[in-house]
Formats: sequence, C-alpha cells, structure tokens
Amino acid sequence: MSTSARMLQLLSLLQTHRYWPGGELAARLEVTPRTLRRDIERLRDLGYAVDAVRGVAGGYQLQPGGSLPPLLLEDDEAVAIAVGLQNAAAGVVAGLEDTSLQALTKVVALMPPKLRRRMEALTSQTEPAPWGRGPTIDAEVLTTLAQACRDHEPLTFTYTARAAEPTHRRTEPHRLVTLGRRWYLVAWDRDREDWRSFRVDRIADVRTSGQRFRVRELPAADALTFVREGISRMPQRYAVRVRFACPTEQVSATVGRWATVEPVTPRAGEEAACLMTMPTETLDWPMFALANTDAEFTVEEPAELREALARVAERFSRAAAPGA
Amino acid sequence: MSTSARMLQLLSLLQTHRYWPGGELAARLEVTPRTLRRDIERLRDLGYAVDAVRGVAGGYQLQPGGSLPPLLLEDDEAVAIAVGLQNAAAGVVAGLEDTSLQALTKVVALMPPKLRRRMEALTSQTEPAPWGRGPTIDAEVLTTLAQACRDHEPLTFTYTARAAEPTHRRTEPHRLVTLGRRWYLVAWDRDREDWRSFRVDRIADVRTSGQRFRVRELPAADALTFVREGISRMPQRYAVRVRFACPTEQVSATVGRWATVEPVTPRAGEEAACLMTMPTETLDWPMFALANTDAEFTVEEPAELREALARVAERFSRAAAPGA
DNA sequence: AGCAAAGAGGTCAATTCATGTCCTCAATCC
DNA sequence: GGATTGAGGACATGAATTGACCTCTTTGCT
Repeated sequence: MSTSARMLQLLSLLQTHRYWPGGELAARLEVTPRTLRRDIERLRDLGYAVDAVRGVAGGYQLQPGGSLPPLLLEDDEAVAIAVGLQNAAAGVVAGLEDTSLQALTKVVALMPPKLRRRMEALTSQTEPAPWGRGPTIDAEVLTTLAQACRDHEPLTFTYTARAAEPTHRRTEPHRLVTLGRRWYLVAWDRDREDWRSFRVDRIADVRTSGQRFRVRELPAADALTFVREGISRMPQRYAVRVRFACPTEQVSATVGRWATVEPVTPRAGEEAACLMTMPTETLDWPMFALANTDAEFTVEEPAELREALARVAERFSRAAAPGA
Repeated sequence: MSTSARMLQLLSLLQTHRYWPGGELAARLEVTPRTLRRDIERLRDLGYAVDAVRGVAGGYQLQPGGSLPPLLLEDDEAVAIAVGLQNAAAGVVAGLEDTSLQALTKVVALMPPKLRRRMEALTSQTEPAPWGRGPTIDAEVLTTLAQACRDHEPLTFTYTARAAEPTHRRTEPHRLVTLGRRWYLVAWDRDREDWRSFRVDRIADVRTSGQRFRVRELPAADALTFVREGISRMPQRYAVRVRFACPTEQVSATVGRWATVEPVTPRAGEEAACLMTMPTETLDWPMFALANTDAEFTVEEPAELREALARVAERFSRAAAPGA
C-alpha cells in the first residue's frame, strides 16, 4: 500500500476507536512499529492532535484539535448524516437551512449510488412534521440545484406551476433561497429571457449539461428580496390572530417560535391576557396550539379558523358523547 | 509539503468546487501539471472517481464513486451536521437513532472546542418538536456515553431519579438503547454491584477516567430487552384506540407511522371504517390527528381522551360562538 | 479545416523519501 | 525493580517522487 493510502487508513482507524495500542495499529497497516510511529508523527505534523499513552496498556487516540480532520464515514453513518441534513435543510432546525444544504450538497455529490438509493428510501418513509411542513423536497433535486448554482452550470427541468401544465425550462441558476419553510430557485429563464423564481418542490427532471455559463447580474438587491417580491403578489395565506386569557408564557410554551405572543392588557375578570400572531398556510397547526393551551381564547382572525373550530368542536362533542 | 498532505489538500479542493482546471490545481498545490496528473492518478488508484474534461476549458471533478471519500468539512458544515444528527438521534427520524448517534459521536469527538460551543449554542435554541419529544438530551453527554460504551471506559456521573436526590454513580457502561423517543444507558453499577438502566436525560456531570474495564455479561437477551423489562414495571402510558368512519388511507395520511391503522368492517350506513391504535404518553398528538382527519370517529379507549375531547370541544365552541 | 488549449501518459535522471533494523531513553503500571 | 510501551536518533538500502521533455488525443473556437 502506498504511503498516502496508509495515512488515510490510519486516520480512519483512529476515528473508529478511542484507544489503539501501537502494536495493533502497526499490524493492521502491515508495517513495523517504528514506521507506525513515523506515520503518527506525520499526522501530528499535519496538525492532527494524536495523543499517546505510554506504558503498559498504552496506545494512541485522536483528540479534538484545532481543525476537523477529514471525516471517514461508514456507509450507514453517511446515510444518517444525509437524512439528518435533509431534515435540517427542510427547516426543522431554523436558521441552519443554508449551511445544512451546503453540507448536504457536498455529501450527496460524493455519495455512491447505492448509498443515495438508501437515503432516498429512508427519506420517503420519514414522517413529515405533523404540522405540515408542506410538500417534501427531494434531496437529490435540491442538491443538484445547489451545485449548479455554485458552479454556474445551466439547468433544464420541468416545472409544474400550480394548476398548470408542466413546462420545460432552460435556465441559468442563480441562487437558492429559503423562505418560510420553502425553497425557491432564482434563475434566468433562457427562453423567456427574464428572471424567474421557481418553487423547488415543483421542479422535476433536473438535468445539468456540464457546461458553464457567464453569470448575469440579478436586478434586485439580492435573491431573497427578489423571491419575496414575487411572492408578495401571490394569494395570501392566513394571518392568524388569537387572544388568550392567560399569561404569555403558557401560550409561548406550546407554540414556541412559530408564533409571536405578546401580552395585552387583561379585561375585567381576567388574570392576564396575550395575543398570538401566526402566519400560516394551513389551519391544522394553530388548532393544535389552541387545543393544547389550556386557556380560554377568542379568534380575531381569520373567519375560516372560527369555522374550522366550530366543525372540530362538533365532531369532538359527538365523539365524546356517552352514546357514541 | 509532503505527498500525503498534498493528496489530502487535493481531495479537499476537489470537494469545494465542481470543476477545477488542472493548471489552477497545480498552482495551488505548487507542483507542475505533470505531478498533478500523477496525483490525480493516485487518487484514482485509491478508488476515487475523478472525472476529467479534456480540451479547452477542461478540468477535473470528483464524481460519486464506489465509496465515500474522506469528507473535508468547513466549520459551519460540521456544525450543521452535528445539529442535524442530534435531531435525528433524538428520534425525529425514526429508525436512524443508533446510526445517527454513532456518526454524531464520531463528529463530536473530533470537533474542536470552538465548534462544539457553537453546536451547543445552536442546539439549545432549536425548537423541540411541537408534540413534545420529551426532555432534550445533551449531545455531549450522549456522545460521551456512546464513546465510553464503545471503548469500555468506566464512567462516573450524577443521576437524578425522579423525585429523588441526585446520587453519584460509578459505572461500567454497556450499551445505549433508544426506546420510545428516549435514550437509556445500560450499565453495571459498581457500588450497587448490579445492572441498572439509566435515563440519559437524567444523567449529568459525566466523567470518563480514561481507563478501561473488562466487559461483563449482561443477564438478559440484549440491552433492549433489559431496558424494556425495567420499564414495563413503570406506570403505563395511554393506549389510544379510535374507530373512524372513513377509509384507512385518510387516517394514515395524517398520523403516518406513529399509529397503526387497520381497516375494519363498516357498520350500516358507513362507506368504510378503520381502527387507529396509538401508544402515547400525552394526549396532544392523538387529538391533533383526530382534528385533522375530516371524519367521524368514536373513542374506544381511553376514557381520558374522551374527557379531553369534551373539554376541547367546549372551549372551541365557546371561542367560535358569534358573541365571542 | 485548422489551430490552440488542456488532459493522458511514456521515459529518464536526479533526488528525495520511506523503511526496517538497532539502539537508547522516558513514562507508566504492577 | 522489571516489564511494557511510546519517542526518537542513526544508518543503509531501495523505492518512490519529481520535473523536464516528448507525443498523442480530445475539444472548442475561428
């Protein structure tokens, strides 16, 4: 085995176990202990913190150092990472979408096909968050887009705008942005000769040509504002406003960060009161929040929520009726 | 620079961009193009699929090959991976807890302290799943335990059993198991001289001595059964059973994999019917499911759910009342 | 069609590097 | 104190690496 290959293997071995007796490492690498010591020295020169314990039952271990060493992952671990990152990119971990996507792109781009298939299989059976994260995105599509943006490769895909026939698009991808649990691709449409933003979950059959294009300048402050401006002209979602007759904490404990809760002045006979504001696309999740806060409330907006509540109340009382 | 270091750097460069003109790579590595070609050849010999595009504007790119190359991650990416994995280990992605933990252990063990701090900071502000995943676990505790189990290192920690004073424990960790969104450590308690299972979220102040111990044999088929036997003597949760007057698909679309839904024979006047069975600790989530399936249903078990439904129905109808 | 750019790769000589052997020293545990 | 295990210097041998120079092929551009 060549020296470089051996160094990689040594790093890999050091990552799987905490302690490695020098003799055992030397045997695994099929070199003399002296050479092993030299290899360890080389690793140290490269900046990796290899600790050694002397004496009986001594050995080597890889310590956290100044920088992260190259990670040598087992197949299963790589799949776990990909699935975890996909979740994170989908917005489960707020604020880390971009970075997660970046890491995901790197991992997916290098994953052998069999691992990719395993990942796909696992993702499809992953439960989407109960409050409806919206349509699931395909990791492969997303990472392909990210890569094309990064490397300025032209993209073609079919796009199915809502309530419309699928259309074929030839684009120069510019950037991916995430906005309210959704991913959008900002790209120059070569046929329409204009900038467009595409919802990633409506993109399919992505193909890169392998070419590269010259970057154009986006006629907006940045990609995010471009998308936001485009969306603001779209039909609006719900803007839920609910008034609770209980302290702020009780509500925010349930709805967490997805809604803003502010205290308001309580009316006569109330201990405390607060107002929950929550932009949302579906009414499931606000209803869940309402069910779980054990407090009286009134719906200020929207009327649809009031109707939905009435329907649920009826079904629930029928189900809870003793005769049922 | 040594050859091995250069190979690692080359791999790293190839991972950051898709295309690299050979000349640029050679310049970065401070070698002649000929040597670069030889390095590329070496990488190929190591099993990495380096593609090349010839001709004008040609270059190299790293393709997915037979195995995953050593991942060279940026700091941010590593943090994103750690956070994503922690989520996955916490049970967001069912069925991947073990592997995620394994990968997380590897990443955390090698993360420089500054990254670890960034990870901790991010995790703490991560929103726990809305339906209550239970107490959050500390990634560092969890990975330390995992490492100690793997490497047979004695562990000491303080354990706070429920409604009891914290106690100091000296243990020989055996295995971590996950059961119903919780992590348990199965370990030999050196002071009590017996096997115990500890809930990880109640463990604090973990310390490893760096020693190693001789493994004992667990008096059970495996660690999972050991924990399960211990838990089965604990107070029971709810076993929800609800009958819907709608097709199976309509229900399973909402509750997904957290509940089993089986078709049952419909009564007179019903199109279809099914039975949902769902073991749970809190009633929030089944209520959410019930609200979202747009179908009539009856609660067979437990009585508490019926009562909770009645309470919610009342509050909801009050809130939906026109006078409100 | 022809040309320039860029990768593939053979050959060779000079040089560098890696290896194993043998040695002494320094911790560490029993 | 002795055994074990890592650290590391010295040295001879042999293998690997490098750069220079060359030819060939592919590709895009004019």
